[in-house]
Amino acid sequence: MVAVVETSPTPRRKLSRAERRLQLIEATISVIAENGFARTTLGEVAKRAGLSHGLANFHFESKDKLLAATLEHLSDEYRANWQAALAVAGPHPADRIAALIEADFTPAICTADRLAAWCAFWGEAQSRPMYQDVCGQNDEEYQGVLEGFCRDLLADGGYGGDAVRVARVLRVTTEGVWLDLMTLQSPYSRDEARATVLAAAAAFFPRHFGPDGRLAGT
Amino acid sequence: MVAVVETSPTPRRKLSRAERRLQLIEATISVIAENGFARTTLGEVAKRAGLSHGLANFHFESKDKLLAATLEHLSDEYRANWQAALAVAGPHPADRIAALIEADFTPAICTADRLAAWCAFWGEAQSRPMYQDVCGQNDEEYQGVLEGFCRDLLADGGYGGDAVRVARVLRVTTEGVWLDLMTLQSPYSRDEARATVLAAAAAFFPRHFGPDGRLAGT
DNA sequence: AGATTCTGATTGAACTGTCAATCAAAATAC
DNA sequence: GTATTTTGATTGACAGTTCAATCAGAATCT
Repeated sequence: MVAVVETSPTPRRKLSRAERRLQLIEATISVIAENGFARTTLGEVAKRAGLSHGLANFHFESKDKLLAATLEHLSDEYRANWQAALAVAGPHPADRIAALIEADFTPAICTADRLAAWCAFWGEAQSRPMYQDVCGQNDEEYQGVLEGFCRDLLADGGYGGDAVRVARVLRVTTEGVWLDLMTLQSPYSRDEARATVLAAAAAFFPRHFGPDGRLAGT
Repeated sequence: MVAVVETSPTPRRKLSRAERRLQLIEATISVIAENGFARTTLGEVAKRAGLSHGLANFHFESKDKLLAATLEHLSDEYRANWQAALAVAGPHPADRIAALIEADFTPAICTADRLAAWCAFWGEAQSRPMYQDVCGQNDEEYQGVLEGFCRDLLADGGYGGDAVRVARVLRVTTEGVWLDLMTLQSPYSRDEARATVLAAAAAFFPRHFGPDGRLAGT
């Protein structure tokens, strides 16, 4: 769960400032995933990190700022993930769209804890400016990049349709299947979730995407 | 905001049991929409309904049960809405799919308060059995009905594709654009949201749906 | 190297405010 | 008159925040 040390019986005071912050953020993700936003307390976060509850306020000044830092961590991590995927993807717009979809289901990103935390933040987004402050820019960047690839592929492939709406469908379908994995009584697998997004891509770009993803040789 | 009385200076004891419960539920929706789940208190709910705070516990036994009743109200209302839309829709599967999509954007259902409340409940769904207990059956019924129409239209129109995944894309696209309306920095309009879902339908069923919805004469 | 000082991370108790739940009394309906 | 609904004060628990004391490790001195 916690990505850092916290192993030996006396690991105290071993971690740097940044590592300690990260440890508390990971603990926060875990608590939010398990208890929900409304029942996330500093005490539980500290307990899960094996630290005293005063520390959270020492490192983050307030509960709100800890939550904001947690969301920022998730958002930056997400952005770094899709940008890394694009860096090794082919130049064709279909390759780049396929890379973006695939990136959303990377095991490192698409974990139960992280998905649950994302959903919890979305649920609170309406009532707190925090979400838009932290994620607004990253979200717009992602939508813009995906829109560009969709525009290219629509033109390149001679497809009809509006790039903005196509990109939006692909993005919200991903978010939607994530939500399904959290809220459904009997959720389907991560592979089925990815296949669902690819089915949408195949509907918009039938000569570049098939039921199993990117079609070769185009 | 509140759909019921609360007008004259002394409206006390005017409403029946069911009406009073509904009044408290509407106030709860309003508070959740404005403050989020984590900051929803019984005191604020009662205040918004113009009642004293002891009443919430009198009519619903506990805060949890008030929240569950609120979710149940939303879920039943949603179900009644799409079933009413189906009752007046044509028999062709494309007509029925179009009716379901249209129903999701009815002004009575697709209000800022209700959307925000739905998102808040989704955010808490992972950590409380409440959501699945209350909505699981309705959600499965909706998915099953939509799947049936998709299966019929895929066969009838000679389309390729998997009915389960097509239905899932249409459903989560609707949920996704709802979420967008809540979380985006500069959200688009309800009409644009509906057009986005219709764009997805047009991708799967190009001979039955166009950019502006259901195509006539098919 | 060993002793001393300094820094700032860490703890845990105390304080404060808030909220859900309870309940006795008042108001209202039947 | 009796039953039901409503009020508003009270209670107890709990969470966020503050803070003084502690302590580990780094830096400095001899």
